[in-house]
Amino acid sequence: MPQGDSRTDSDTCPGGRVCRRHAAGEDPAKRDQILQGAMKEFLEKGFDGASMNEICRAAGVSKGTLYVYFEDKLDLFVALVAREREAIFAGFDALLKGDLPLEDKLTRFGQRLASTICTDHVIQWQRTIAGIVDRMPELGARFYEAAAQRTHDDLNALLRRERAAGRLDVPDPERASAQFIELTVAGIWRARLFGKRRTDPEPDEIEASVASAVQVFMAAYGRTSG
Amino acid sequence: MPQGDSRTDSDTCPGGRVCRRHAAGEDPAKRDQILQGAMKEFLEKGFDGASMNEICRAAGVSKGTLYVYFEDKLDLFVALVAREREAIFAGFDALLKGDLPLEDKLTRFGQRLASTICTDHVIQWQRTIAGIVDRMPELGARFYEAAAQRTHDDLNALLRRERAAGRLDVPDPERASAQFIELTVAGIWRARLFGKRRTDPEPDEIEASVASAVQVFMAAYGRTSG
Amino acid sequence: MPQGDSRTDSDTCPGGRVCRRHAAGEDPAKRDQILQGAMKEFLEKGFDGASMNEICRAAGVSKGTLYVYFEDKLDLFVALVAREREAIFAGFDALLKGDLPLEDKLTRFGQRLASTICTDHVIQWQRTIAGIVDRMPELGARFYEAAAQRTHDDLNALLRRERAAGRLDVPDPERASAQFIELTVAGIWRARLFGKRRTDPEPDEIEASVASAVQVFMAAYGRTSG
Amino acid sequence: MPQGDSRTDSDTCPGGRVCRRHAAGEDPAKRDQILQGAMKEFLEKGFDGASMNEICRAAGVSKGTLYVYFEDKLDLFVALVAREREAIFAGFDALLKGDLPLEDKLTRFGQRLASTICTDHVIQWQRTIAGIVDRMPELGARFYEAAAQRTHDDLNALLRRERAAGRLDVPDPERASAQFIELTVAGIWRARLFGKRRTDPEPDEIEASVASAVQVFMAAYGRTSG
DNA sequence: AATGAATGAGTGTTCATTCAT
DNA sequence: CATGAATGAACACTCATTCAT
Repeated sequence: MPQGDSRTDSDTCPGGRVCRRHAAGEDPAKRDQILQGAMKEFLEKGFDGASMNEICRAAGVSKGTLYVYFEDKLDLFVALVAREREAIFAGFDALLKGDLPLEDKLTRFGQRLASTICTDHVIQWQRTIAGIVDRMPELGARFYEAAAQRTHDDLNALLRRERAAGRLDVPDPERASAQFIELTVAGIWRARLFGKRRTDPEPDEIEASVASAVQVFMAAYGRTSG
Repeated sequence: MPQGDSRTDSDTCPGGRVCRRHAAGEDPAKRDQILQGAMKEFLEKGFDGASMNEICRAAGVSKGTLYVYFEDKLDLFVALVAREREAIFAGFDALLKGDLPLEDKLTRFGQRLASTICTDHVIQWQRTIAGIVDRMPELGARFYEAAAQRTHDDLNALLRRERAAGRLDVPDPERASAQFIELTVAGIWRARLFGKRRTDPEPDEIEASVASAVQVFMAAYGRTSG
Repeated sequence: MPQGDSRTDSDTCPGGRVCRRHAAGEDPAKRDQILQGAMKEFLEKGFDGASMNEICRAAGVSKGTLYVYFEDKLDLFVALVAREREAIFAGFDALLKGDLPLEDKLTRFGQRLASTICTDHVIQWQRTIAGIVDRMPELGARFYEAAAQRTHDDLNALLRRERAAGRLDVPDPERASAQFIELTVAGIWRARLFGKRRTDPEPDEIEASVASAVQVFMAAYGRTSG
Repeated sequence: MPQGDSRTDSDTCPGGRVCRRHAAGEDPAKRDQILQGAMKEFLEKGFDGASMNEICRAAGVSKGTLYVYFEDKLDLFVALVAREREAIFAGFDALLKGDLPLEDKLTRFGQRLASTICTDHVIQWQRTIAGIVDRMPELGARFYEAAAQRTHDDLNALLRRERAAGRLDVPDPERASAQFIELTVAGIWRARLFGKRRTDPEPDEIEASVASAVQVFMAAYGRTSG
């Protein structure tokens, strides 16, 4: 079984040293500057292909400085993934709340989700993460969870509520959530991931795809069609 | 713009040299042996992480021998991807032919597809390819196409036939094909890709997932529900 | 047609990067130390025969350090040749100036020239350069020029002056300069170059050879003999 | 002191094996074919830069075959140099014989010599040999001797005869021979060797250079000028 | 705290040479 | 006798990391 580096099991430095090391009075702005430079390099070249030298250059920092803020290449990568993971999937929670009719909620949520995960930047992250999962399974899993917990799970909860309210006839909300998510990007996301399509989808296309997803979903699980 | 190495644009050696170089009387068994060793290494470590030394060791071949059969690391990788791409997606064409009722066809096809692309081996390939797409876009695109052309396209044709026969009410067969495919692995494949789930799904799970996919699909596009 | 690497066309790094890269605060002493080690290796083995590993060992520097100071093997070689070229032929300019009678000037100049270019060290350089001229024609030409411009040309000017003063009857000073130079090392230099003679010529021999050269030259071009 | 491989001390295989090995019934035509291919490669790349693979390709022979005819790279090189050495300097002996007046003899000889050793092909050989002399001193010495013995020595003998006949006033015929030879290519050969001039000299130039050489020589050593 | 010169093990690749066919 | 696949040591060069300043 492939065994990822133990450090990937945690976003913090080994032994919880985060506190000690980073409390020492380091400059969070410089830290961000380094992460920014590292992102460019990691996204373009992948974990193995990225060069610490290049990261220093891109970040405008010296080698020594970089190694003050991050233990090693892996530590830097893990920190970067943690930061981006949160940034990308921030704000999804709110989308399924409020008073709108179910179909509107689904549409709003689906559009935001689809457009987000098909963005060049996010696609690059997904490729980068996928490429390293074999050796850092935890890191990939947490990346996935960050998305799932803010989409799949929220959606799941919504569906249960709608079922309870008698507005949906959905035997397995868990599965239905997953199905809806896949439907929103059907035919787009996978082509993007594998480079078959190299540009961000136009808003029209997202809209059409999500509209169809909602239609299919409601045809399958809507109460009136039962 | 990402610029793939030109060699990734073609599975053959540059200038069609394949014939001259590989017809020379090289041992196809040894070639396979090398590819086998290379596969282990590339799948575990990715393109950049893989070491030619390690590949030689894994294949039980000397460095010099390897370089008789393959020009360089990239050539080896491209050849390997080409081989696997064909091997993985062989035989999908037949699944949508024959006299079975539509739902049975979809089920048979969906089960084969879902179980194939969620297999550990295929998942590893997808991760490896995804990880290198940024620098070898053509290679990723061709990998995607190999799958698409044997699944999506075949399915697409089937749906058109069914629509023509009045048995389906599908406004956009293209999209519907993609939707069905995503439905079959909803909630499974993506979790597998990102390492959230580390074992092959049980046949039951595949069956249930595909059954639900067929149900949703027919609910959305079946004639009786129109 | 032989095609020299473009870098050999210039002593500086490509794009005049010399300044940026080498001004960065690198240690000139270490640079010299590397050049010293490289010289030993290049002179003994030639450009192709020299090993960067061996150069590092000889210079007492690590591989990485060497590659901080020099881009690659060629860059190192070119820099070394440039340095030596200047060092070997420094100070020749002065020898033909002053108030001495022509024959004394020729003698002084001839002795210095002959003893210089028959020295083991210079002979080794000439062999090394000659051996690589086919692939780096510019480098050889510049090495030759460094010698020519400081010997041939200066001598040429002197002869013109002497002719103008009516003290020489030399129809083609250009040719006469070349002839005098060849006469000073006649029978010695070529034998040294090809290893027929393996030790530096004794001062007596140089003196005799130059004396004869002056005699022949004056017999041919001196006014009294006209 | 650099010590050349002992094999360079002799043109024959070590231990005089030449006879046994080459008597075995090998094809002299194939041997020549190999030497021809090897020449191209050695002249272009030098001894170290030359690749046995490339030589095989250029010669149209397999590796195995090559190693039947020649022990190793060095053996091949030595044999090649021996062959060329003889070929280049063949026929010089005759040039100083016959009834012509001295100056005509010198001119005829000088022209043939000058045009020969300034030829592209011979210049390439001289460079190649010079480049390897440090590690194979014997080989260089023999190359030099082949030229010297057929030029310098013959000329030397002629000068002695002429002196004896009272037609020359040459105190040191040995030196005078060397001087004449250098005079014939003054300003040309060295520039060719170091790549300062990249094309064969025109016949006019050779003629003028030799004419001047004869003039200078006769002015210095001719009886009438005594 | 910050630098960037220094390290040496590591990389992918080529080599002269051997030997089973 | 001829072949060219096979070898593995050597090649030029890069890397993540350290540490004197």
